[in-house]
Amino acid sequence: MKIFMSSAINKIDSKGRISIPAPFRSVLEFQGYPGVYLFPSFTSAAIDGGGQELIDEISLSVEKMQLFAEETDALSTALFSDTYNLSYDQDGRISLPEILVEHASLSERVIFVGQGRKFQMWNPKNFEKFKIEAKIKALENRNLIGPSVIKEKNKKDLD
Amino acid sequence: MKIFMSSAINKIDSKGRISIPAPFRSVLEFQGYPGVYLFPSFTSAAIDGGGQELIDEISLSVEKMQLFAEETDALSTALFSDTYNLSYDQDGRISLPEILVEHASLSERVIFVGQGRKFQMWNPKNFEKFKIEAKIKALENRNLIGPSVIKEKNKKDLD
DNA sequence: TTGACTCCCATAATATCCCATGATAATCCA
DNA sequence: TGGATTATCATGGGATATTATGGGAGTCAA
Repeated sequence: MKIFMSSAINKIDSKGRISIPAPFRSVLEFQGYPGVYLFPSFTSAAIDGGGQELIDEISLSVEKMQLFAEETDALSTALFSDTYNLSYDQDGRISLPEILVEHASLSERVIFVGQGRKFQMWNPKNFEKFKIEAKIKALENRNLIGPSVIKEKNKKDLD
Repeated sequence: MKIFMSSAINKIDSKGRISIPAPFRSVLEFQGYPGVYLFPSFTSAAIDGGGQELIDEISLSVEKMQLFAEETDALSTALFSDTYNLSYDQDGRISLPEILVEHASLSERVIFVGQGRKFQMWNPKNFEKFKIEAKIKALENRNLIGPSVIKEKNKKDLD
């Protein structure tokens, strides 16, 4: 299983294009096709991204729902109306839809953050704040993860 | 698996024509033919649209219900009497039946909204309200969706 | 003829393709 | 091992293709 990991900062150029980091591209292509699915994060000022597997997982949960029900329309609108399927060019670049740029308050520099099955794109400035809080939460919840994942010694690093 | 996603605003021109967004056309053509099925939404002031697969799914579910003849007639009438099969021209445009325009209160600008198996066409003014509520509902129903899309709240927050 | 519709072309804006460059990382070989 | 060569990558920019949309001309029916 290939997953998204590590971080990288790339730039949006004057035409609105940005390179997907090469290691992420290799995960995406492993999932079947040279493109990416992007949508606004439900909980953060960030863009969520993933490949075919992520979208299949989402589609599957909606397909089980009734076709003509108000809740189905609402849920599938929330999930799909701002989701973009962008295939990147041979240089690995996509051009970001304006609505996603706004949602994540992106300017020139964008940080790609691997999160396993998906990744996120942040304004680096906002991500720094988020990262500090995330580490604190991770420590508080480390018992939910495998015991050997986050060790006591890391706590010292944050002090 | 190709599905309808993203949103796009297009205009109805002076002749009553409107372009189907190119990404939607590519889904429709993938399903077999360069045309679209449109019918009034059961629950909203919007037009529901889809391709061959959507119509097949609807027909199939009617057949499976094994209703009495009168009930089948009633249901089929409700489902299909206002359904239009429109093939678009080489520029990807259709002209909308008046009854659908009225049902969705369309004027010049129309927003196409991807919803996975189908899409909807809205007056952008009306859609904004619907979308905001849809996102709220989605958060309330986050347990229905794949875990990597809408995250569980932290355990602490639930206490 | 009139109105509704279709086919075709024009155009402007945008997105994509393709090549070039510089930087960094990986490889190779004496 | 260390220095040179080669790959890979992000990014800039010109050329080309796609897209939405306006409008002219032709077709058909009433």
